[in-house]
Amino acid sequence: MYRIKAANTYEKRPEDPRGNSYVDYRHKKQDKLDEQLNQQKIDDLFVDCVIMLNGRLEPSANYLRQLIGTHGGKVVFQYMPGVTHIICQNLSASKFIQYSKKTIPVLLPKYILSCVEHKTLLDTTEFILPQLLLEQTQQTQQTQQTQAQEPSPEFRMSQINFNYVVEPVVLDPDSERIQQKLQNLEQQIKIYQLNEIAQIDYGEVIQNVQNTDSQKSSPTQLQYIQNSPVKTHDKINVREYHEQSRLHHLSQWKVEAQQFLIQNPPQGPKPNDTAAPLFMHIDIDCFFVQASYSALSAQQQLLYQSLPLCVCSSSNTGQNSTADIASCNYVARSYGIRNGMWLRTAQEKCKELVILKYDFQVYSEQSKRFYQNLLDISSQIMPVSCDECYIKLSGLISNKEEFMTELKAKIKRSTGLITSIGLGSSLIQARIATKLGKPNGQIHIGKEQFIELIKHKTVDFLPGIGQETATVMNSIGIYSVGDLQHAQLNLLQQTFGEIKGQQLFNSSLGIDSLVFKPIQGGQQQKSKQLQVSQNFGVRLTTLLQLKQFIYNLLVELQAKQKERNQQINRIILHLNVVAKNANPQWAKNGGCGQCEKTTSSCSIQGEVTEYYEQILEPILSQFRVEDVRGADIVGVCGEQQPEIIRNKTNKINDRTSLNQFKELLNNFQEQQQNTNLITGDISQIDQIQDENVREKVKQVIGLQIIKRGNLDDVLKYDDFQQKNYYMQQMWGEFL
DNA sequence: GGTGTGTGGTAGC
DNA sequence: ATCGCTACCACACACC
Repeated sequence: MYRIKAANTYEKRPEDPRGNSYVDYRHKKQDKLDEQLNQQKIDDLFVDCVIMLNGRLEPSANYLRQLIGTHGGKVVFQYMPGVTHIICQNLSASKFIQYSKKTIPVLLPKYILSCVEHKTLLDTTEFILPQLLLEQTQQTQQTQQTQAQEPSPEFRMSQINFNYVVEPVVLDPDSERIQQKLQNLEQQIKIYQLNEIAQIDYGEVIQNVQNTDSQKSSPTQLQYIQNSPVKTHDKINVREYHEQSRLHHLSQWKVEAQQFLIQNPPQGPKPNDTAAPLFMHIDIDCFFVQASYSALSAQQQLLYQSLPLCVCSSSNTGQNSTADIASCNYVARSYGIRNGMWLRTAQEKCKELVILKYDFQVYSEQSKRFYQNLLDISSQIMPVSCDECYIKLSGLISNKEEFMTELKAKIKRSTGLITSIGLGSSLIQARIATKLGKPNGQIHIGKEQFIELIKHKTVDFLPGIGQETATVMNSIGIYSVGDLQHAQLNLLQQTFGEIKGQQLFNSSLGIDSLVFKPIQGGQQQKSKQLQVSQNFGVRLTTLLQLKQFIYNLLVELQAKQKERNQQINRIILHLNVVAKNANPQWAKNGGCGQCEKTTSSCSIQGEVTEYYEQILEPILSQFRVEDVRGADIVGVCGEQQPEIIRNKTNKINDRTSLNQFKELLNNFQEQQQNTNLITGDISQIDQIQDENVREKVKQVIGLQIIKRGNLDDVLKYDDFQQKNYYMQQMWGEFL
């Protein structure tokens, strides 16, 4: 759910009454403060110093500034020539590189305090930032620091909700190995005692892991568990788990597709940028089903030819089975079966439903073959997933129908798979064309047709609009794509944010918010983020388990980082904790159910696993073990920060689109003025004190009244009052 | 104005 | 009528 900025909780930044910019305001304020401090000066301790304060500091930068000021020093917040000391605590990776080149000492805030205490400028060597020392002393000091940290005293073992813990966990009924491991888990959980936890020597645990890790045979062979005094966590080997996770593979295949295109650069002609834009979107229909089917024997294929098929991890149809359908063919869909539906439910709808098994190997091969067929079409391909991509065709195609027919036939011959193709003058138009044509479709949509064709679809038909966005849209009176096309842009932007609002509006008009980024052959693809997570089959009840699990994930992240040859300068840790009032039924067998999510992150320099304690500490301090009620799910995300972080793009900047959009807006406003639909008494709105809220309510009501006829109808409409949090708040305020 | 950090939504089968 | 894995985007807010 989008959080709407509550007008009364947001205090605007003070503005200079003379209308100067905030920067001027700040400089003047700083000069004034310097002056004041100079008057209160105690001594000339720092008189020759220009001290730069950087980032978050403990004690706060404000305090340090006053301290330095009253001792005769000058403080700056940005680097400039003449700076004599840099004070900071935690350098981001970019700053690290920047500062490690400078000859100016980079010191901990403790330096200032100590100098004041001893009333003299001390030698700086003792206070150099550990991060920078690390560089020189080859990590020795860092290791000591890490090991010296005690587990947070807030952590206590407490009552564990065993009812929840011992709930049967079924990853894959066919896998005895998994079953065995999970049984072990249950037994282990039961024998846990408080005193055992207290005895763990974390230093030793880490040491053991590092020893095994350095053998490099397999980075995730966690032998430390066998050496550990308490055996706990061998049931969760992240890599083994990922081997049988379809979503893990799905994500990996996308990377593989990218790498395939890098290694086999498309040889097709270069699209003509001056010609009318033309993009193709191509997608394999129900990829998993078709691929699994293609791996069957000819005899079986004949047997299943026109039957409802699906791919599911399990064929267990028992009452409690919650295995879900990864993909189903169009025959099955005619029975009302959908992707993601529980197998049990699906079989109630169609008893003849044939269940095919996952075959990850085949999917991977078919994906490669699929891409192989696309290499000679154009030089610009942008993969979306293992079975789906965009291709730029501007100025390359003469007969569109013929081109699509031939391409589909070619892929069918090579892979046996049926595809759908869409052509359009933007990515989203092509994408929608594919969607409209499925299955086995080939459609070309012109700019003009687009708006008409999807007018009557619900908003979630558009890519980028999922459940949450659709709910919020409904609450402001937008249900169909047509509604969105005629919506007020400023209302959208107020609700969804400036950029997002514009993007949504653009999408409804067939204007891209997605940027076409073709793979550059031969160039190493660098992602901005690497992530490792496991949210299934995890039941943690102790601090030790939690720590070991996170360590496992970090090890896996590190392995991944090395495989991809990427640098990581920040680690983000996501922790899901079972919500206080979570319905236990919601946690599917092994799933996590309703959770509260927390995140913490830290900048890193060096090996990922060395930041084990640092990343854990802030997040652990927010939870106590009693909050961790049995099922905790953890993901670790390493991030390589992009060079340009903020870009405000995606505004309509091409003249035609801008005019088109203005015209639409005018039409709508005109229509609104000429209508007699506004019949309800809306005078109460004027009683709302806060101007922002008042204006917003007016806009929202304006739209609602158009939809519903009059104010009474608006108020009666359930969704309007219940679904959206901010609407509830606002209505509550004046009703 | 800029940076750092935490939150949340979406797609793909 | 819900969860799962990964990469990415947009945004709020704190802090300077």
